Amino acid sequence: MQEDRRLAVLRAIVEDYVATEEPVGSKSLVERHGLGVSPATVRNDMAVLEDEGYITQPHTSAGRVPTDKGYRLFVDRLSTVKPMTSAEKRAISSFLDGAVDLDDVVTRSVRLLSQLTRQVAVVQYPTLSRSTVRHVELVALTPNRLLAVLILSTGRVEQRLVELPTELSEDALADLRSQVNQAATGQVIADAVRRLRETVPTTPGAGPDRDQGITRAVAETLADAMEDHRSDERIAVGGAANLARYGDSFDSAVRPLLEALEEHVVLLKLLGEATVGGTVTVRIGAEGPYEQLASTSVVATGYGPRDEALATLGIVGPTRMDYPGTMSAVRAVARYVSRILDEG
Amino acid sequence: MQEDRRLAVLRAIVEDYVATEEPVGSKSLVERHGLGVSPATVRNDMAVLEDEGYITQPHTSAGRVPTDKGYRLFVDRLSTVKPMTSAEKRAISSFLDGAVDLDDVVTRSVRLLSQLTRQVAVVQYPTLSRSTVRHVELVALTPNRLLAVLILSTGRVEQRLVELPTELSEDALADLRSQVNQAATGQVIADAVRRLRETVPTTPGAGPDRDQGITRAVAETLADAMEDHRSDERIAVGGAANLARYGDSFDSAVRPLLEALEEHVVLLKLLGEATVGGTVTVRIGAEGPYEQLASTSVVATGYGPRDEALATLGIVGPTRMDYPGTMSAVRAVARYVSRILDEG
DNA sequence: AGTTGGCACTCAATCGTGACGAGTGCCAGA
DNA sequence: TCTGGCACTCGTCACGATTGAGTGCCAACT
Repeated sequence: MQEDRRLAVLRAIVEDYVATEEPVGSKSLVERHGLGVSPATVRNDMAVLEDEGYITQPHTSAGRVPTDKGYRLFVDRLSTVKPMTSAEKRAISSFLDGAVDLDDVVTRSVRLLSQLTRQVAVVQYPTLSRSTVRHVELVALTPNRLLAVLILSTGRVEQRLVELPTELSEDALADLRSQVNQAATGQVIADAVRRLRETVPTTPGAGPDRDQGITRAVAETLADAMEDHRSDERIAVGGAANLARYGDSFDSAVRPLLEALEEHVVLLKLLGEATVGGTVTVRIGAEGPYEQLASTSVVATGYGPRDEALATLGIVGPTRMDYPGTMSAVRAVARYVSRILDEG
Repeated sequence: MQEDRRLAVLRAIVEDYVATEEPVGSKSLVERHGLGVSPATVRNDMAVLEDEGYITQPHTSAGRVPTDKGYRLFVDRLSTVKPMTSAEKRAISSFLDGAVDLDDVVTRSVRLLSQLTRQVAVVQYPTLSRSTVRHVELVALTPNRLLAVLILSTGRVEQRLVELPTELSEDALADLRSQVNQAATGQVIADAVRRLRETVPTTPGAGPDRDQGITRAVAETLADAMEDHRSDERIAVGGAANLARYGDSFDSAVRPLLEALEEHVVLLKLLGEATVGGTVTVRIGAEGPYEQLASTSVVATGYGPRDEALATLGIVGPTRMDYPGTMSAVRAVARYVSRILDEG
């Protein structure tokens, strides 16, 4: 089938272009890859591929370059998974195994991922939304200032100061502590928030009015902390030095990207929805939501314990990138991080 | 005095070069600045300045460019402080006033500083070393797992997990808690560490041996957390997008800088020792410790409550930068941040 | 129908050339 | 000590010729 050959040609073009960064012509193609046909034939195939929008030429009398659509086809149907070598696997696990806490896991992942892919790596901290409350601790700093510490199943710790309208006794604090923990501990965030808010009015005459005011203040603060979207936006970025390899197209590509890397909201949108179970999402060039990032691609996947996608990690790089290698690196890191979270 | 004029010429050269990014010639100099002499005279002065190593020409028949030594002289003796406008002051305080906690203060400072200076901003988190312990809280997660939460005067919170050799009762926990707080609360870190370590052996038969083991474990963990140098290295970086303005000399300058920005140890060394009391440190080009950053300068100063320099903040940029403006921006931000820490 | 070799054509990149001009250094004179 | 003048340097720009990789198309071949 000539259809098969055309696809083989497309694959060859993508691979060559990614490797050399230069438009690839018919002649060098047949030389490098062992397609058993003449350059002329390849040229015909190229013409068809160009008609169909998979490749394009920067200018007449130049070689061909894959379009976004071409990369898309390549990723979806032509690329073969490039499994990690066992050396790489060992490197990954030894790199991540030393992590002591959640922060450390995330920091190491970002570094590892950027080194493996030689791209800019982005790792989102595990979302609150699906995690559960492990414990709530209330600490009296002064008689009318309280520190509320929220410990989640992911190992994340959030703390908030609560200014109390009136002073609070040790006993009342102990009461409050157990009350709040009874409502929240073990619950999924969403439920904990609901139960905390319900707790307040139903507290049956547990004390004078002022105590109810305190309970309300504490419950509100905790619920706030849980819902706080700022927390969802926490993100670690690494490997920005890899941007220096962008060679050509600098201002057009790197500047917006550098800006995006500091806007965590933008980054989150870029990473997109977390996918589970080894599925890696690839967003190529203009498929993404930002015009200025039309020449960058995102390779991402979800991760989390027990195949719950708590958060997303991935890389951002030029559309011209080694998709198979990148995808397998992203998948591998996500898998190992998930495993670690499982154990922790 | 012709000496005075020569310095005026140097100042003019620096100012023009910073503004235009282009080597400045004798003619355009006399036009732009009102030195009342002819180009020829300026040329003579330039020749002297060049002999003395303050300026240099990229090639024959090009204008002059300041050398590191020239910038140094400019910064030390020629630049006049450029006071912040009251609008800028208002902007700074309104930008920082909304901060809710230490993290927020640092994050905002970094952003503010990078916007004010249009350079890459770096803010070190307040060091533990001079801050005091506000409170220690111990939370039993399970009967033999303890979460130790350390609250410092700067508002910083550190937490550690302690695995206990044996189970611990509620009462024993309360004992331990008050014991630890008695030793540490209100103390400067260094003292707290010492007193914690002393506490252990002198506890007089307070319980069976195993309780002593627990006390020791907890005290050690806390002392570790306090001493942990990882904490000293926390740093926030912002405004990396400003690197895109580097125009020329890209690979030579930006790449190493991007790398440095991810190596927080390197960054800390770059920022250098914290200076107090409105003194801003300027390190120009090759004066710094890293060869690869020979064309970048650092403008930094210490900050902290009550003129204690708890940490350093500053900016990193090309040697060709607006030193007066940058220095006053750095100083102003440091001052405001210090004030906020004072209040908090 | 599909493949191949041949051939004319296109066009970016490279190189050399010459004019231009900003800027310098130096010197003689004020 | 300053200034005007002048010759000189050298990077930059514009122009043109050359090169060569690569294409598209057509006629011939299988």
